[in-house]
Amino acid sequence: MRLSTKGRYAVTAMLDLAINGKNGPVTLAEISENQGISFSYLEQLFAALRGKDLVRGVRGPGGGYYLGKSADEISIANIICAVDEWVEFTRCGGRQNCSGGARCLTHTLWDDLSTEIFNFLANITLGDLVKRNLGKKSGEENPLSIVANSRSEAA
Amino acid sequence: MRLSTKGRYAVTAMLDLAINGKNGPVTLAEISENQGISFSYLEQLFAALRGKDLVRGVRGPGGGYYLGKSADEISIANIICAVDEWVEFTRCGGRQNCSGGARCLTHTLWDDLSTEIFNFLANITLGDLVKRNLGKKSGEENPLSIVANSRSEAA
DNA sequence: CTGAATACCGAGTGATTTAGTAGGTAATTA
DNA sequence: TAATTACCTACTAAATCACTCGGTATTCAG
Repeated sequence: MRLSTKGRYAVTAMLDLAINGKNGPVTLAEISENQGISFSYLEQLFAALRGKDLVRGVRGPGGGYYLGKSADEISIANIICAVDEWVEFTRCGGRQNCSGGARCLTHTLWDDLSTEIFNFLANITLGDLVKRNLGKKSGEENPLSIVANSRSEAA
Repeated sequence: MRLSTKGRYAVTAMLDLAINGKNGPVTLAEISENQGISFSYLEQLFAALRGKDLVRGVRGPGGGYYLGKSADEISIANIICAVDEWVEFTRCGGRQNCSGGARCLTHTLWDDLSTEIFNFLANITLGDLVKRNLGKKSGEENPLSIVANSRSEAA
C-alpha cells in the first residue's frame, strides 16, 4: 500500500465532492478554493479518477464533476489506487535465493500486512465518512476518533 | 498517515530483526543480504529507528542490532512514524475562512480517517505478525489474507 | 597490541515524485 | 457568439528516494 500526500489530496477532494455534489456538479475551481489545492493539480488527479470511473465530468457553463457512482460504492482504497499506482513489492521476484526458504518469511509477512491494510481501506467508503458525520455538531463525540491525538507519540 | 516505500523498507527490516534476532544480534550486512536493501540505506533507516529506541546497536565483531524492546511492544505505526516523519495535514491552519464553517467538514473527515488508519496500524505489533505465522507451512490458510489478490482491481 | 569487524556519522547524487505553471483544445450553455 | 467549463500536454522547482562514498568510534579475536 502506498498512502502518500497525493492520495490524501485525492481523498480530500472526493470527500468535498461527496458533500457538495448532492445538487448539481461541483467545479474544480470550487474544490480548489475549498480545499486549498491548486487547480491544475486537481485536474491531474481527476484525470486519474475519471480513468477509474470514480468521477464523471460535465463540460460547459454550469458543468463540473459528479461522483462516478454512489458514495457507498467508492472505497478509500479505490481512490488511493486510482491516483497512486499500486506497486507490487517483494514477492521475491527471483532476485535472491529465496523461494520457499526462511528468507522469504519476512516478505510473506509484509505482504500479508499490506493486504490487511488494503482490506481495511477497502471497507471504508465515502458514504461511511459522510454518514458518520451528518447531524454531528462541532465538539460532539465522534465514534471515529477513538484516540485523540497520539500520533507523534508512541502508540 | 504516510505509508511510503521507505516505511515498507523499515517494516521489512524490523520484521527480519524480530525473526532472526532471537539468539544474538543481527548485522545490517545480513539484513541487507536477506531483504535486498542497500547497506547504507539501512544505516540511515536504523539511525532513525535507534533515535526512537526501536532498535539497539552493539559495536565491534559479533555485534549488530537487537530490537529495542519486545516485539509485542513495537507497533507498525511506531516503525513508520520513526522513519517517515509525521506531517500534520489540514486542521485548517487559518488559511481559509474555514473555522466552524461547512468548508472545514472535509478536513475533519479526513482527519478522522487519518486517525483511524493510524490506530489500525498502532494495534498491529511485530510480535503479532511473527506469531501468526509461526508453525504455518507454505500454502496453508492464513487468517491475515482475507482477500487474496484484489489490489490492482477495484475493491 | 594489532587488526578486523561492526556500528555510527555526514556529505553528496541521480532518479523519481510532488505539486504546481503555462498554454492550449473541445464541448456546452447563456 | 462568448463565456464557461472540462480536458490535454508539456514543462519545472523543490522535495524525496535509494543509494554511494569516505570517514570515525568502539569492541572483539588473535
